[in-house]
Amino acid sequence: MKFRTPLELGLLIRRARRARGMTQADLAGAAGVGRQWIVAIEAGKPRAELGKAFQTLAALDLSLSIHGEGIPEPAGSRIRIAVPDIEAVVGAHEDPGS
Amino acid sequence: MKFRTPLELGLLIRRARRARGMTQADLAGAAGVGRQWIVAIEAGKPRAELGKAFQTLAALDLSLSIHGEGIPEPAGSRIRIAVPDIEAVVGAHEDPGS
DNA sequence: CATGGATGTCGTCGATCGCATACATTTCAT
DNA sequence: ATGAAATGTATGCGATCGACGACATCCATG
Repeated sequence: MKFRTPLELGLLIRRARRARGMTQADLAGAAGVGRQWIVAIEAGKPRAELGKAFQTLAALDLSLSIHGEGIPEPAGSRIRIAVPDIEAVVGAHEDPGS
Repeated sequence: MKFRTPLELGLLIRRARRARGMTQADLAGAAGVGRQWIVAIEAGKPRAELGKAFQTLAALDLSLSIHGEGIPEPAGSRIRIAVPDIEAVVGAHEDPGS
């Protein structure tokens, strides 16, 4: 899932936290930050500390990747092959009867 | 390319910047931060501002993605298929003559 | 309605930020 | 070797951070 802003990061952290059934206090403890910091990051605070963000992602077992010009791809890398969205394909061929 | 720490992020930013032939001052200007901040982030400063990091990645046209439990994959997503590392395969069959 | 949990907000405090500027050092082409 | 550009470092400044504790909501449940 791509993202470009602190707010998007915050929303993703929140989704991952809830998917694990953790409260903000749980995550704060696991990441070694204050609960208030979790509130802030989930709200998209742009001036939050980078390091704590990494700690939080690690506590959620989330992994980050970056790509673009000048960023090395690992040797023996992978090709990405598009997979059709079955729902969309079926939908496009369904009877128009609503 | 995966990364998990501020230092790794810094090194990746530096590689991308150099790949574009930009100086620290160039990047600082493009990202709207002080040159000093670029020096710090490239050195892996953990307490740098999250927002400026995003600005910097945007200025370098780098994109971030996150992956893990609870993170939605886009519909019609892609399978990643391993591609053999040709060099390694050839190397494994070469004459032992060093 | 009463209770408890989860979440958001406020104020205080010491610590750190990031910018500007100036200077030191390294790198690189000539 | 020499000079200029690029990069790293030091200082001073106002501004902001994040932890902590205390409240205020909101919501589900009995």
